[in-house]
Amino acid sequence: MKGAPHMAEKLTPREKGFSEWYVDLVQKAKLADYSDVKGCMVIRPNGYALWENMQRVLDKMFKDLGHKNAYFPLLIPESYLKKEAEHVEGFNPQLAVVTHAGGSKLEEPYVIRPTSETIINRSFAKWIQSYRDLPLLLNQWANVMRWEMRTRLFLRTTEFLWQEGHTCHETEEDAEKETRQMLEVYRTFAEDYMAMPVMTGQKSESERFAGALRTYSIEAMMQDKKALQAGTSHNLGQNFAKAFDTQFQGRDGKMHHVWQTSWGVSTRLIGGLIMTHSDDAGLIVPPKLAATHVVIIPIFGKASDAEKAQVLEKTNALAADLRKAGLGVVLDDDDTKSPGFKYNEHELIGTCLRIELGPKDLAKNSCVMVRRDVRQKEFVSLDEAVSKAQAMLDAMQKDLFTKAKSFRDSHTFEVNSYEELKEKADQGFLLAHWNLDPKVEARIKEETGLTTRCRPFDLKQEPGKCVVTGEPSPGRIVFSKAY
RNA sequence: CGGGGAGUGGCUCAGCCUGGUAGAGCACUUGGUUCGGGACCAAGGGGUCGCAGGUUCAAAUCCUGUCUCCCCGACCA
Repeated sequence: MKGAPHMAEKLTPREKGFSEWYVDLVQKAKLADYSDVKGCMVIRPNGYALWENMQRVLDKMFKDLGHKNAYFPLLIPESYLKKEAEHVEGFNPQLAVVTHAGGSKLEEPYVIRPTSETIINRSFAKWIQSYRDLPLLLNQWANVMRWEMRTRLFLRTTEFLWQEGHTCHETEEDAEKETRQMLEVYRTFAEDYMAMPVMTGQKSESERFAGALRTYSIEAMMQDKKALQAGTSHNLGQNFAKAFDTQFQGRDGKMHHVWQTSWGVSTRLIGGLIMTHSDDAGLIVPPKLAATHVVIIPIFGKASDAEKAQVLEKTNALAADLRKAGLGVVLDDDDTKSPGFKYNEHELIGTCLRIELGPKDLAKNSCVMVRRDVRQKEFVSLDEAVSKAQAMLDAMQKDLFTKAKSFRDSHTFEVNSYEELKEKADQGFLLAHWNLDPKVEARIKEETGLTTRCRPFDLKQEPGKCVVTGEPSPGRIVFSKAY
């Protein structure tokens, strides 16, 4: 007897409403939940596990390059923020401020950090004396708060988790090298671990971080063809060093301001991961970041008690073997739920690989394996189960990237007129000439909803004519609707 | 912040217009039968109707305020 599908369990299909699909998925896959605090979310164990895996990988990548972790206060004296004029101007509208503490009004309000350049520079100024102290390479895993008008789970919340790298260098060249190097780290992480292809490039003047010389970003394309800025790396020049008097005595015996960088990725990456790979059945997670790689579902059918015992014994042994091989394994032997229910459930929460094992398989010394992304059944000998599972996970990791990349590439266009730009506004990444004028950029945004994402490094910059004004353009920049 | 929609057991929603003892399906608990794509039967448990005021003999229902969420815009990682 088959019951009707439980409509309540199904996600809104992407075609019907991408935003609703996303919200449904985040909640039904138990990644996050709303809280009673405006704009803030609760990251549930399924979601936090993804973040922990991201942290683990990134942390190692940072440390391998010589960065060390540290921790600075959540609260920043308001006066610190005001030291760098552009910085405070940029962040002012988004600040939460603590005015009272310990039962009385504070002499000077504290700002809840929107980012930590200022308070970190206060320490840098104390710690750095000589060029021998450089480079100084720090990273902080922390929460930050930016008051937002409109929030979306993972993509934009008032409080979010991130890492912020902060480095000091002797020369501008060293700082630039670091800025670009960390952007490459982000690209590697996004592509090799998240299986999310990204464009790297420089942000336009209007998209530059408040207080930076230059901002670079990695930009990914979501399944609805909108861009997601997935990470940023800033060359801060000497702006903060001058504001906080962070100086060192150079090889020439004279005092110099340090050259700085900062770079960050946040829990927004989880949103990017979801919107890059997942489907109408639920979450799809690249194996390299999955907490649970395999679910084993024992099937009992009309089996006798003795057969059931045998099935259970086999599934237990298989689970142990898979774990020994380093995989995250769940043995779902709950006999109050039907196999079909479990299939759907694990597709919803994004378990990478499903293994079914029943009496019929036992008789053939085999099992059934199903990859979450392609959902096709494959019969596998139990003797080869572990190696086959690993091979399927490897293939899945590669295929997810390939699929996402071909999606992005097939929705990336060279556009040569303003008409065409308007026409293709919803179709993905549009490579167009622009004369660098922020007013023209603002007009395009106003009229089409398109923003400049970045000037891609791997796109040869050839002069042309601005699609709006016809004036000279140094090269094409990516326009897209964006999160 | 503007426009639109919505808050009623864990979830999806009905009831509200026209005030009068709070409902359904799913989920949950227990027992039994089931089991290769969301099983079935039976018996149970669970809700001060987002919150705060007000009107009234009486408020989920009417009035005022407020909070939150969703969709579409403007601001941002």
